Amino acid sequence: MLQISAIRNQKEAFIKALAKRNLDATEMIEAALALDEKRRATQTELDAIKAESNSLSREIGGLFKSNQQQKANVLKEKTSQLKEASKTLDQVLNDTIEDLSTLLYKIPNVPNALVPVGTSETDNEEVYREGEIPILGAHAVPHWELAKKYDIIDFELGNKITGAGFPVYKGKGARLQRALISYFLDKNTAAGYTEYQLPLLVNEASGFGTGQLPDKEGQMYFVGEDNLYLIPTAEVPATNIYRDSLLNESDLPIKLTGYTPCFRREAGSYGAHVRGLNRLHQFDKVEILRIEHPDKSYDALNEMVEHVKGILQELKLPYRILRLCGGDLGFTSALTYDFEVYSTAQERWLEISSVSNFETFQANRLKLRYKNSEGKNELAHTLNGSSLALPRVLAGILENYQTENGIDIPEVLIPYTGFKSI
RNA sequence: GGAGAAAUGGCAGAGCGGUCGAAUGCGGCAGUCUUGAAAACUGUUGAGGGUCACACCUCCGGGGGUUCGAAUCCCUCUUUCUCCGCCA
Repeated sequence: MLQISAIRNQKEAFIKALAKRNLDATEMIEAALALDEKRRATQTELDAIKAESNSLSREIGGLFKSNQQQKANVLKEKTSQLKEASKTLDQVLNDTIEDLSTLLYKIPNVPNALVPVGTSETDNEEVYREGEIPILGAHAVPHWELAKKYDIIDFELGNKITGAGFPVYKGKGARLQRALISYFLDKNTAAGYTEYQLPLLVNEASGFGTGQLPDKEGQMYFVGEDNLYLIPTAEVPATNIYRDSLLNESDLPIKLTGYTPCFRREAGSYGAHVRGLNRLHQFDKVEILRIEHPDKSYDALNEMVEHVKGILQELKLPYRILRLCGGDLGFTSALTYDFEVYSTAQERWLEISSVSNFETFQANRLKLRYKNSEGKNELAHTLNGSSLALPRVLAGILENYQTENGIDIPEVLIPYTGFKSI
């Protein structure tokens, strides 16, 4: 969520920047500022009443000690009146704070200057492309057919056990998946990211901290019995490690990585483009996350992009990088780069990573701060990205590496799989 | 799952219902001393709101209550510890 103090200082700049999201925020911003004004006025008034009441209480204490009950009783009545007044004001204050928060939750992050103008994914700006798109023979088929042909992923079995979107990986398919996870984690730890194993269920406060709640709860599976949510991404438990914390400047940057399964309800998205591994309810992902000094977060973002590039180069997959336009940019992000791998048999690009800088947007909600060199507390910047999402990388490998007689394994993975082909 | 105990500042640990945002120790920071360091001594050291700056307000696990006044009393939730049971 945006900081009201920042909005106060540069209202026009916020409205102008948000316009890039094709959003006229004027009304919301004005309403927020009005509520902020009201909040502070109410707070001041309430403080004054409390101050008076406090000092009277102290006086009463003194009077009791010196056995002046009568005088004390007179003052008691006065404080009772003050109490009534403060109760009303307290209610007003709480309502105002709540209204303000509700409103602020609805305002998306301010896009970075680099974010291109646009309304949909077709307006995203391709900033980089690398890798040869292989020319496949007539034998080439999409990955779901390969999965069946070589008996490495069983979609029907998943239907039986759970339902659509929960595939079963077997034999070399399972091993290849595990190889990818290990390979990604090794690359990440080699780049200085500390490996974490995180809870797959989170409480309400965590869901709230990273912004899945209150608005997007429909995306998550919910365990009502214990009031817990299955994580839609490792970002949720990983970022919440640092909820409500005050770091030293020297602690920064914090770099961590974690592998987790991810669970997404994906309600309402069915059709041909969700076939096979393209869109699942449960999938594996390795995530990288950074907490940075505000001055360094964009360097960090570029570093993360370079890191993911390095992995795709090693896997020798054709990919491109998009800078998301205002219309496609996620609610909490200031700047996002999407990585897409080319699925040769499907003849389309598949998103396999999304690397974003959230600046202070998440940190503000999380109360994630650090003490700067002047001893003042400031919000840190948070960033995260996938490195990488497994199913679509797997789809890319299966399709791009298929031959007439089987599927080759990318060279860097062979030490992890223990076999050279499927 | 059952029974009991506890939750206080970076950590440890006091705290009678009334100048308690909180003793004391350790740690951190600054200074004195020292060629330098250590030791010793002195000072300083939580967060949020608010203000030009003060004042002032809030916070002793979370929420609610009693009271003129709550870290202190009551209710409730959460977490931790001990014992019993169950269990990969």
